[in-house]
Amino acid sequence: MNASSSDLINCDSCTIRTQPLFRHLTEEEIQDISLNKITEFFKRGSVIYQEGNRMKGFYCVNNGIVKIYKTGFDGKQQIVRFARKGDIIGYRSVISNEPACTTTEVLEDCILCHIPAEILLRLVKNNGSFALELMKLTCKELGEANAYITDIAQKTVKERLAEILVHLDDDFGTDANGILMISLTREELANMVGTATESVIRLLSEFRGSGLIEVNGRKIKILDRPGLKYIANM
Amino acid sequence: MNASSSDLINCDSCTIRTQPLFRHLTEEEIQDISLNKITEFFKRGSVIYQEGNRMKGFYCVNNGIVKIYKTGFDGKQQIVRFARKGDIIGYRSVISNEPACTTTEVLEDCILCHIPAEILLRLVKNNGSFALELMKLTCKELGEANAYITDIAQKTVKERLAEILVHLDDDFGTDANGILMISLTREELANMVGTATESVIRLLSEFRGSGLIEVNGRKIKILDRPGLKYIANM
DNA sequence: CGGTACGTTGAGTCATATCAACCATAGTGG
DNA sequence: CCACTATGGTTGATATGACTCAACGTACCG
Repeated sequence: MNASSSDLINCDSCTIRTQPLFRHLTEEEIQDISLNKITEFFKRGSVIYQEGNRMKGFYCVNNGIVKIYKTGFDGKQQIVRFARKGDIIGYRSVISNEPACTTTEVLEDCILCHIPAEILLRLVKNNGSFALELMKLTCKELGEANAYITDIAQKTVKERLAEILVHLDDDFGTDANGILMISLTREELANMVGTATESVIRLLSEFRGSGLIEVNGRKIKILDRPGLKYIANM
Repeated sequence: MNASSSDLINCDSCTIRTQPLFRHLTEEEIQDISLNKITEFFKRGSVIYQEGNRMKGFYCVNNGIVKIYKTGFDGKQQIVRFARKGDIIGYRSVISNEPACTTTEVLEDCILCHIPAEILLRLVKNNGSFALELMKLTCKELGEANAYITDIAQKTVKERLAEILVHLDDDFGTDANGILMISLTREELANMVGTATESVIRLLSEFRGSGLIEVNGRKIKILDRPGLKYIANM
């Protein structure tokens, strides 16, 4: 299902290297990663790791989109975030040395680089700037998680769905036709909002009726972003 | 309302120093904190910092209990966690250099030590072990937040209330009479569960009727912990 | 003594989940 | 090529969990 090769992608010339997290790495540290990483291909639907797995490293997303979710009591997925080019996943479990508490599944065919746990721990310990950037990342995620808790606890399903459409617009943008550049099933939308699939369908068609969006299968076009923000109380 | 004094509490002899986060600090680093920290007293109801505040440092809880919440659209509080002896608060905003995204309010009279932002950033940069421990802490919080999201999104109010009673038991324990050692109003319980005050009242009395708990004002005694865990699907 | 904050209970309403039926599409195998 | 199956999407009917509103009780406090 996936082939691995160290030299398919070279960290030295990888654009992700210029992002805040990796910007402060020394030439030596980049080489260390480049030599020890494993690059893998994953197709849509592949599970990269699951709740309960012991992680031997973390992944850097070179391409594609993955969804990260927790499985609830009755097996229902709760999507907590997505990761795309430049994001890293699975680092939480490496740092806290606990089993993974989320499952990661490919939404759009991916190229991932697997980097051994020891390297991450070494970087945190030896490169203060890297440690600080990684902490910033975690703190940002934590802030978003807290905001999400408040939203789910206090907003209605309609408000939350409107908000999530706006967030998807922020995070993934639109193509030349104004179509959101992430393709989700109704069920996946429901698993983000924390509601039933049928409710999402009904609300999407309500939004369509109000001229807020245009829907064509999984293609969603946002017509009235301010209107959505208004509904979402943003 | 609060007096400050650097020498009321000396970090050198503070028991919190033995906890994972501060254990790896050098003598010199401890002195640095001890000389630059400010110890303050806060009474129940005091607000320590609010959403939107720029933080000039973080706090170490020496004594007492504080609640940390976000304010929703309609002003309703969503409690995201508590902090008590040995916990640190406000560090998230210092690290990410963003305004605070939560408000912190005293539940039980507190002694807090305020430590300047520069010291925290210096420690993260220069002491790898400290950076790692702080990251572990953040990752743990993040894991809990994700679990909370899933719970709120998927469980009923009854299940969530039962779960929160179990968590309060875990985190704060009980006194000699089996009473939970944290005193919360019905409204505060509702603000944790994400529901209306009336719903909490009705469910508490239902739990009492089923012999799961004993209630006397704000004093809650857990009689059947397994029963609560069963209800909570834990 | 009145005021304020908290707690309790009942009744009515509404948002949302659940259940069920049905359609569209695409891939599969005989 | 045609049933066959699986998956996802849609719609309607129904049930119900939980919120809201309102009234009232209780306790504490200056």
